[in-house]
Amino acid sequence: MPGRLLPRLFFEAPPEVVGPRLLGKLLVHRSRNGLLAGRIVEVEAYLGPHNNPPDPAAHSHRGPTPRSLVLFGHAGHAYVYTIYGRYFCMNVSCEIEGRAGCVLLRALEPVAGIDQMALNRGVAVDGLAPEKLARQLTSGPSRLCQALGLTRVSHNGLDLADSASRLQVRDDGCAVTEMLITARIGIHEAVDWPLRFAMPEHHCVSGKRSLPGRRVSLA
DNA sequence: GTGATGATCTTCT
DNA sequence: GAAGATCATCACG
Repeated sequence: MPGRLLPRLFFEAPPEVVGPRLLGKLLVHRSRNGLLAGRIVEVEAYLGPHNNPPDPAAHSHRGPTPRSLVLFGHAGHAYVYTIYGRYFCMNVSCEIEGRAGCVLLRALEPVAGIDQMALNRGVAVDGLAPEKLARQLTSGPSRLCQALGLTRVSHNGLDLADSASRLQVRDDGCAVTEMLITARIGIHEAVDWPLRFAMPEHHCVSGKRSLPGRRVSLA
């Protein structure tokens, strides 16, 4: 297994703090078809209802429901839900127990198990330049779930900070020195809140290249 | 390259 | 009953 497991404490902070921290870390899935891993290059923060003002775009914003219950539990758990009836999105829960908040994983750079990811995505490897292939595989919240084989039934609620877990977030020492902050993508409320964090110019980052944002160095 | 469209079904009101 | 943290595809320039 690459890198070291991140402790629970890493996740017990507000999403706008955990989001930038997650850039450069590895999402690792020990799947039936082998080890699948990707480096996190783009995330979005969704704030809990305790926040002032509350985040109207967050699934937790009207309090716990059967779907969003995971978000109110311990930090460092996977929140995987179905979107538009046909895709999945994966989040990492944040904040201490009783408080909601999460970080949506929007894009990865494939690191291990690329051939299996291509199979999972139904993408032909032949004739594609490496960067093009990587983008096809894991550039987008539902694409990365498909590539890593993540589903709501199998993965929602898994503890990412448990050494026995099939799904973990790990740190292999990759240092991110700069990030791009922009508004979040695909939402219709709080459309201009600066809660999307990405590695600048990374080829796997999803969405338009031309979103207005600001570059910030991480010291 | 950009922009529009439809697929499809879970979740909450 | 309506909306949705998306994606692939197609038209157009």
